[in-house]
Amino acid sequence: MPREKTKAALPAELRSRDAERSQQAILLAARDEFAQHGLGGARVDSIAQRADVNKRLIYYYFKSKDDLFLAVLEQAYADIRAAENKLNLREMPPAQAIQRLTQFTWEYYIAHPEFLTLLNSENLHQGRHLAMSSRVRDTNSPLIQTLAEILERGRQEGLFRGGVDPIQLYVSIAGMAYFYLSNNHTLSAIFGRDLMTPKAHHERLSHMCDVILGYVLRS
Amino acid sequence: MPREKTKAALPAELRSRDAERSQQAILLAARDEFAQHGLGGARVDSIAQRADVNKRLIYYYFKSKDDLFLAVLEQAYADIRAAENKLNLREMPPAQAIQRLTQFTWEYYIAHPEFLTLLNSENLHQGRHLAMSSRVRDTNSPLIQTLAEILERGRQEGLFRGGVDPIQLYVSIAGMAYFYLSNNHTLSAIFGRDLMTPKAHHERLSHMCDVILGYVLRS
Amino acid sequence: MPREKTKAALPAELRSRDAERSQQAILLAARDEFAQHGLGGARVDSIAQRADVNKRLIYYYFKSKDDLFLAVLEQAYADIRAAENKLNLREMPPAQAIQRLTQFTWEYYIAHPEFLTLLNSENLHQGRHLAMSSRVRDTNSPLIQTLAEILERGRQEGLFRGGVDPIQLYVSIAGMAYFYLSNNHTLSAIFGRDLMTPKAHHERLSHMCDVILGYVLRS
Amino acid sequence: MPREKTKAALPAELRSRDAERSQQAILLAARDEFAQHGLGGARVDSIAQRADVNKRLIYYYFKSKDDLFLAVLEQAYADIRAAENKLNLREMPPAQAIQRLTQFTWEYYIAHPEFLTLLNSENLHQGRHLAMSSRVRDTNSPLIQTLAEILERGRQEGLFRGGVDPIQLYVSIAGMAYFYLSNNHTLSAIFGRDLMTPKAHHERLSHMCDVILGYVLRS
DNA sequence: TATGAATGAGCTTTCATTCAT
DNA sequence: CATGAATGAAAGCTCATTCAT
Repeated sequence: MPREKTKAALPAELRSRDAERSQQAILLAARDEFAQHGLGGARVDSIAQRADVNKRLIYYYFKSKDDLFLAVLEQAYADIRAAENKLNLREMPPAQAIQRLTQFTWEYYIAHPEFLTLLNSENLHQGRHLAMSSRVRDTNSPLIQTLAEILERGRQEGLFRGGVDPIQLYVSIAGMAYFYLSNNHTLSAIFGRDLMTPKAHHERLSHMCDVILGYVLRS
Repeated sequence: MPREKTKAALPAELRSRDAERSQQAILLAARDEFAQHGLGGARVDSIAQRADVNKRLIYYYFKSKDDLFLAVLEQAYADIRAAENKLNLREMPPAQAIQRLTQFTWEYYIAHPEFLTLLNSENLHQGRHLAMSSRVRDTNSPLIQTLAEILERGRQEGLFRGGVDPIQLYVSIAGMAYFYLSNNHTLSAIFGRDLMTPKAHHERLSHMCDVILGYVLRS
Repeated sequence: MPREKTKAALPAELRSRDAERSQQAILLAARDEFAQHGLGGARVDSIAQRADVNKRLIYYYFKSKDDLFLAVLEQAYADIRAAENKLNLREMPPAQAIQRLTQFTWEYYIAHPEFLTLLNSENLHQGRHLAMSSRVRDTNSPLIQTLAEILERGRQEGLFRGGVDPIQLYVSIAGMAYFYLSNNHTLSAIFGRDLMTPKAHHERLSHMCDVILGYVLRS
Repeated sequence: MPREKTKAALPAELRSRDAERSQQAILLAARDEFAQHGLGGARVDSIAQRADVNKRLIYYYFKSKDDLFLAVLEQAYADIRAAENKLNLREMPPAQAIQRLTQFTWEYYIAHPEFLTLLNSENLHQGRHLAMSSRVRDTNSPLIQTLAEILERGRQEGLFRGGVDPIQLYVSIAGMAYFYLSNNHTLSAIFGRDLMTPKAHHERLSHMCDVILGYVLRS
């Protein structure tokens, strides 16, 4: 009896999950394809092959390549925000919280290079897709809110300097990590130094912490 | 004799000036097209139209779209290096030199958004083009060399902390500026704040100087 | 017992009424879709949406898009023939009957623009569908028969000229109305005159009556 | 020496005519394809094959399928207007001119069935293409102008009735011919009579002349 | 009777690139 | 130095239709 028939024998509630499974498969395949080739360079055929679904199904669930890209982008943001939420920064002493956020950002970017490439693509397209997404806008305030609280707490405890804009700080942390990793190819070419060895990674994180803490800590 | 032939009859030095002019026009048009749409999204037809030359001519001077992209990229790097050289950082007091470099980087990125997009594209393509260019690799050591000297001078004067890696520092300065500007579309969407007003620009530069100087200066 | 199953438990005559309702809904939706976009341009998806039924149901009741088109066409012919039958032309004086038929044809075409478009489509496809329908062929002789009788009656009364072919006459009446209305878009574009105002409509009908009666009436 | 090279040996002014030749070939092929299958049913591949050119070339010269359709339509109108102009109706006695126009219209439609199908398609699409063409609008007034003069001349000579709108008359002539020919498939199916025999054609023209002249001639 | 999931074939269109002079 | 004509390959997307329950 052929293995493929098993699916047909599953009870309805399992069968009906096929739809979701297909959608998930498409989403994951698309994420990888977009990450590797950017929005323009990605091929819908390729995504279909990766996801092992009929190409037509992609258009059945997602209306177009652009809509699919947006879905991937939204998922990527949802993922990183979820990971950030698990950090429980509020429950840490201020300095440790800042360091933890820095380290987390660095390590998340390393573990999820596709996130960087997706951002890269989206910015090449001037944030066209994200601008149409309400889902993303909503999930981001919490982090900035948390960061603001930490900064305020640190200030009250006499540890941190005052007047630090949490958005500026977050952008600086992200920027130092993002630029190093996202532009590692051009930087490597220019400086003739391999930036992606474990040692180099460790040095970068160390430098970032020095810079960020050197800034927020009262001197 | 038909009027159109006149041009061919011009002395060689004038004709070759035409040639150079065409090449320059193509290069500029390509820069703008690549900056607006990225490598993948750029259209050779569009470049020809912008440069007001026949499409075939592009292939005559530059071998392919990729080669053209590399030429544009090399030019962009040459431009920024030339501008950096004009700063005469060596002749400034250390702290001022660091601040000047930070300010310059910020302002150059703002004045040359195409540089960011070009870098963006090149990194999306994993530095494929730059890897083939010897021209770029050579022009960058001087800046890092200068930065190293400044840091050393500052340390000797007792102003700066020791052990600062000039490459790390440069990457941090560039990263803080690059991320803010290159990702301004996504950041704006996420934070619901217009990052491109003059006031916002001024605040960002101010923040960057605080962070960078807060780091290098001995506390 | 789940609530959704209730429908299945209904007595047969109620269930089948649902079935008929679905079929009718499909037929009406298809008529509108075909009228608006022609056979080739009509979308089965669109029909399903208009009819608010599952697309699969369309294939359940009608075998294919073409079969559905034929069903719509047959219905359209049945409708106009039924309306013609209600005219009771036989009971009118000959000249009045001819005028009434002219007026009716004109007004029916105006009230049922979809009929024109359906004919249009069918003829673009060389009458392929109608050729397979016995139902249509049968319902048309009566009108021509009636028209023949009227013409003969008029001739006997000394009012009408002799030798008028009822089919030729009917085709002329229909043609004068059909061309004006069906081609109104191109005619409007060409003549730069809006042919669809009430005034224009009235003038056209008046012209048609003049032509037709001017022809049949003995001079 | 291979035959294909001959083309390359032609002088430039002949070579350069290739472009026009290709465009003409595409136009003719498109006319036939559109006539046979309508706008929606026509296949660009098929047109390329008929014209014996690369499909890409179609998009090189005409921007899109729709633009190509418009070009075909404009050509078709230009052709019939040119033929009408050759009739020299102005130089005939009024009654003969009307009869000649009727006969010409009938015979032109028979000789150019593609004209009818093109009109048919365009009207199915609500005159969308023609509405964008200034070229067509301009070429049509002359005919109506001529017709108006003929009617006026006939009236002054005491032959024709007064108050005849030339546009109405033209639409009636065209309509009687168009409907019979364009809808011959459905009419044949309905009446069970072959309308396309030479005898039937002759009878139809005879009937049309009777109707039209019966209308314009003073009784 | 009714339906959500899935598909193969084929469509129009795009694009970097070459031909031929 | 310069160009108009031409193309092969492949892209995104559409559509009528069937599968499996």
